[in-house]
Amino acid sequence: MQGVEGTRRQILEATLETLREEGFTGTTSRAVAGRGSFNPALIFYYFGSMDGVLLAALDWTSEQRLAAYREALAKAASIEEVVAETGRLYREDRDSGHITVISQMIAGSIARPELAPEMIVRMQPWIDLIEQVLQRLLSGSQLTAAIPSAELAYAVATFYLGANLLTHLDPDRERTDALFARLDEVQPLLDGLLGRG
Amino acid sequence: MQGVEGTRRQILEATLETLREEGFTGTTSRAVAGRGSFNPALIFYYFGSMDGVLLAALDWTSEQRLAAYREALAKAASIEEVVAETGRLYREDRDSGHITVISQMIAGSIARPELAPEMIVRMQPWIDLIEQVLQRLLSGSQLTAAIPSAELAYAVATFYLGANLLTHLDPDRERTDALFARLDEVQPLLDGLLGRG
Amino acid sequence: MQGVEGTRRQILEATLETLREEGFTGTTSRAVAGRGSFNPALIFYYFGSMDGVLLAALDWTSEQRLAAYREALAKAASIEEVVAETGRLYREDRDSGHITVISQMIAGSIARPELAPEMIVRMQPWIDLIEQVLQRLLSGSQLTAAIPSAELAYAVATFYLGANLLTHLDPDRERTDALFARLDEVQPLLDGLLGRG
Amino acid sequence: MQGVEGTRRQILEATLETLREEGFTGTTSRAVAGRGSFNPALIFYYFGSMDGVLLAALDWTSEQRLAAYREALAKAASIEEVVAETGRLYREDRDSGHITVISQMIAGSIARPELAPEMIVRMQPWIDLIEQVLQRLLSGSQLTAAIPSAELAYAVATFYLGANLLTHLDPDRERTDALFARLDEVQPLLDGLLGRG
DNA sequence: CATGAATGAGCATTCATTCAT
DNA sequence: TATGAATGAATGCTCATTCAT
Repeated sequence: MQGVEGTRRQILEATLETLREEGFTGTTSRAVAGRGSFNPALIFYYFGSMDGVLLAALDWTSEQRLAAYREALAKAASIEEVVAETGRLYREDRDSGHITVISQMIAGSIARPELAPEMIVRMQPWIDLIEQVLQRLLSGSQLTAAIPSAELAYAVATFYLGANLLTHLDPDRERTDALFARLDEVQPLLDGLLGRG
Repeated sequence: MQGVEGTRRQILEATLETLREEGFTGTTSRAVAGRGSFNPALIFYYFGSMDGVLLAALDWTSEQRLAAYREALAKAASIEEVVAETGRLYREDRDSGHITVISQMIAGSIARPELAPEMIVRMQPWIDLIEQVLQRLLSGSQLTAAIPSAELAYAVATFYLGANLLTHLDPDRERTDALFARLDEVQPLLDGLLGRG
Repeated sequence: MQGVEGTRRQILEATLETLREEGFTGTTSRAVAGRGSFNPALIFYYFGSMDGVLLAALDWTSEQRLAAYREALAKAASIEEVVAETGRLYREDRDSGHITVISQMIAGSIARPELAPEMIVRMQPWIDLIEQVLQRLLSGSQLTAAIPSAELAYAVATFYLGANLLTHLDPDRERTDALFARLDEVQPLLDGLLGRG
Repeated sequence: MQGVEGTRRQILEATLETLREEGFTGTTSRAVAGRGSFNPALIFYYFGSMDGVLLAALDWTSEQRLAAYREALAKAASIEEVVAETGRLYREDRDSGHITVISQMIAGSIARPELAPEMIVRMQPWIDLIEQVLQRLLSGSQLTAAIPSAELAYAVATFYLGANLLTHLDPDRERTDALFARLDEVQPLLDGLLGRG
């Protein structure tokens, strides 16, 4: 009715929607198919297995988001700008439900060990991006002397992951939001830390 | 055949073991019972439901670990000591599999929303402990001026949670371990940050 | 703690209470034991099986009720008196929950064929009582000429059974109650039928 | 392998058969599937739940029987004919096991309260049919003056239900059969009652 | 390309009952 | 006489997946 690409896309969209609204365990083939109004068997026809669609759906959104982050951060020169831009993108992600998708996939991957290696592979480009930004920002600071940027990038990703999951565990979002809001006040400290005071 | 406590304990141990080796989704009543060589119905006899055992098992290990952390940190006066002690305890947790248990429960709680509030409640004592230590350490520093200790404690817990999960996603533990190892080198920076340079 | 009879009785009371409030399927050994605050195993110790207590409990109340009906009906000479007395006793039964117990046991016996023969045996004394009353009332009427009193008694019991179950199926009790209320207005007709007009 | 209707029908038939031969409590998904030699999951695929099949099966037979009764009674003009026709149909129902199915469902509905309202709804068309026949028969009689036909219809249904259940409690069918047989002899009395003597 | 039907394995949970003490 | 512990067998139901068409 719509050509292959149309159907694939329809399935991916339904998968993401289900992930967002029903969570990882609620994302059964029937739930996805019901949401997208197609036959459950189609999922297997196109993606082979549930793990298959789940990862394909994650890839699909992630690529789009990664491109957006790359573009926004390429322009950001100062810490202020980076903080501002990531804040903006993060809010987009949170409001669109992209964050939920990630949390659910991460959580699901831990619960179902088969998915874990796939998730690690998919995290790497993000860590690389973080590292690039950090390198640009920190060149010549005390911090970089103490910690290799790759490690620092990993630390940032680690923190982000924790915040992400906590957001989904704790209905009281204020605490996590407060963390992000606090970044502004921390900046002077960071500046000191970066040897620019 | 055995005292009450014996059986309860046996069930809790089998639950933890299964959580460690099969992951959250693999921890079914049959899997636990098989591992502990007892009848699946016993789980329900003693703990009412799978959620029941899961939380009871988590409580059981967590209480022991919390006590250990409390004791070790009570004695630690300087940042160096705190870092050294937490490093030691963390390695214990990692090697004993306690970390796996936590990751699995956190991940599972995101997948099964009923567990989420229970997990949040169980996190609080840890955040409180972190806050106490931070207060002791940071009194009079620039950092405390900028960020309330409660918030900082939450941030630390957030980071820890991220690290915890990442450890289980990534079989290459080196990266997470490196993070902890790096704390030593970061200390001078921290000292500066804390206004003790 | 209370002697055999005390315990037996306690079990029977708890069984009836459970039957009344949880229905036949809700009357599990644990439910009964919980209600009576004793150990489920006691039920089997005293009554051998669940079917055992169920029937014993039914016998226990039924004997009491049968005696009450016998006494009240022995005195009733006219149709009016019989109708009045049975109406009174019926209301007692309904309000005390005795009717619920019977319905539940009947329904349970149909659903679980093993109980059926036991129930039939237990119905006979009631049918006999009805027959006695009918004989006293109908001697010399047209009705008795047409129908043997035993058969008529069976018909009355049949109707009663239907009304009883319907009461428990239909939350709208008005319809069944209306049936009983109507008996008054039917009496003149009955009188005609009985050849006393 | 077979058309949709074929399988649905197969399931319904197996359900009725099980209801007839094993009783309500014996009608488990596995028992039905075993009898029909299909996979238990199919029951849920087609009917969603056990309650679902049970009611669907009841509807299936009931519709057929209701049509048969309607047709036969439409033609019956006199009391004699009505009695003759219902007697014939009743014997059909009894021999085909349709009566068993009804008893089991009624009994089961008392044990499982969720089914009760569904059963009440399903009784109404029968009561309506009875009322129509009664109205046709009794117009202008003393009885109708005393009792509204709706109430009388309910009374008839009540009696029928009791007879139905008793048939299944009591393996000695003679007594219930005798009741029906006796209708012939009662007719003159009824005629008198109806003011046609 | 798409579907409805079908399946097998699995899951949490419940229950009557037994038994050692 | 009474109990707590333990068990085996069932039960309704769900799910990913396959397959013939």
